[in-house]
Amino acid sequence: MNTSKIPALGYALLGLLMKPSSGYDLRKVFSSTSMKTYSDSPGAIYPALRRLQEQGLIRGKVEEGSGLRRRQIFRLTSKGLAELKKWITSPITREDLESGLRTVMLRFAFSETAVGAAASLEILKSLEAALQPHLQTMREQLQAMKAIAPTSGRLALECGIRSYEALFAWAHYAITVYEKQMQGGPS
Amino acid sequence: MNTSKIPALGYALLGLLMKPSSGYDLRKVFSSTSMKTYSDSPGAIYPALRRLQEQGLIRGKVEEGSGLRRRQIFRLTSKGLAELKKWITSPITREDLESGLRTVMLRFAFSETAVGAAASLEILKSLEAALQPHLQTMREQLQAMKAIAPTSGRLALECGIRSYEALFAWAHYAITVYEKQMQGGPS
DNA sequence: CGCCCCATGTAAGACGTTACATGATTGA
DNA sequence: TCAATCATGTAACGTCTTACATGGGGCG
Repeated sequence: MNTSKIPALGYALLGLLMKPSSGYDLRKVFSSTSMKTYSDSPGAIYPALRRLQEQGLIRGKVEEGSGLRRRQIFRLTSKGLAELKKWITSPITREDLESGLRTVMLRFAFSETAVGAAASLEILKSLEAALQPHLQTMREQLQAMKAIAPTSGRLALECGIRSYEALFAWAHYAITVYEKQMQGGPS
Repeated sequence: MNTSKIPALGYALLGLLMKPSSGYDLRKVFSSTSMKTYSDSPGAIYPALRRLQEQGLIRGKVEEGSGLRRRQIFRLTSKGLAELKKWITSPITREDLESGLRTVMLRFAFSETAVGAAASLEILKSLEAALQPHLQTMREQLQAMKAIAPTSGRLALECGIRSYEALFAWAHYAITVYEKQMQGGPS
């Protein structure tokens, strides 16, 4: 009943809260770093934090100390960490690819810290496996489209294919990085 | 007052409606082709169509003919075509890149049919120009991150960089395609 | 006749956006 | 003291998701 469904922003917050932070800290991460795809507006973040707390995934504590501004620091509960791990380690489906890669990359970015390097490798291999048939269908679509569609439509599809090819190459590269790293010293 | 703000789905519908279609036809496009990023659920499409009609951008006509199922065919009004063109030809900003490329690619995909090959070329050049500084800041972020972040976080950022590099290469390629085409015969 | 696909729609709820509001603290 | 920033929130609004509902028409 509790963790019914968590939106992408919720998982982004859970991942970032592996390092305890205030709502304002989190907003700054979203607004200043490369995570601009997520909303940095207070109207999104604070309600999301409240929901996560109601689900028992995080816990906030108002910071004590005399001359300080009121500031609530949130941190993961054990239940929250478990949920984060579960999300990260769930296998990558073709829907994950079709609905854009934001979610997948978010999972990967958090994987090493939250679960471990083995989990990162697992995601990469799962991604590689899901990518191959997906690329195949896109190439077929391109062939089917070649006759009818205008140049711009065809090129747009080619762009998608190229970016998935780049993703594939990256996954390959990342796998070698991890395999080398774990061979040397898996810590 | 009228065309206050149109969400991405609305523009996707406008673009597809350059070819008159029913709501069901549009749903099939979203569910069957590579446009799976947009919702194919009736609860999204039909209200969106109604809104576009209320704004005077499209007009629906119930299909006549004896033995037919009730079927409403929508088509663009001149105002709708104008709005579509305006959207397509507006310059590409860095926010367009930061918030993902779905929108930009959608504009490009429709550009040739809606406005003309010159507009497609314009988008590509605008994209190329916006891409360069964006890539630069991403590379700087990677450098800044190298010391602190875990491998997976760094690799995730590298993935983003690589995909933007692929986009850049694609834009270059697409520009040559268009320049060759217009040189030969701009129709 | 019953089943599945066509084709359209609605209702409840969740979520994000935008805009506003509040107060405390720092620095000029 | 005045402005800017820190830090948190709330309210209205629009949109998407999910699920349900409705009926016609082809097909075995």
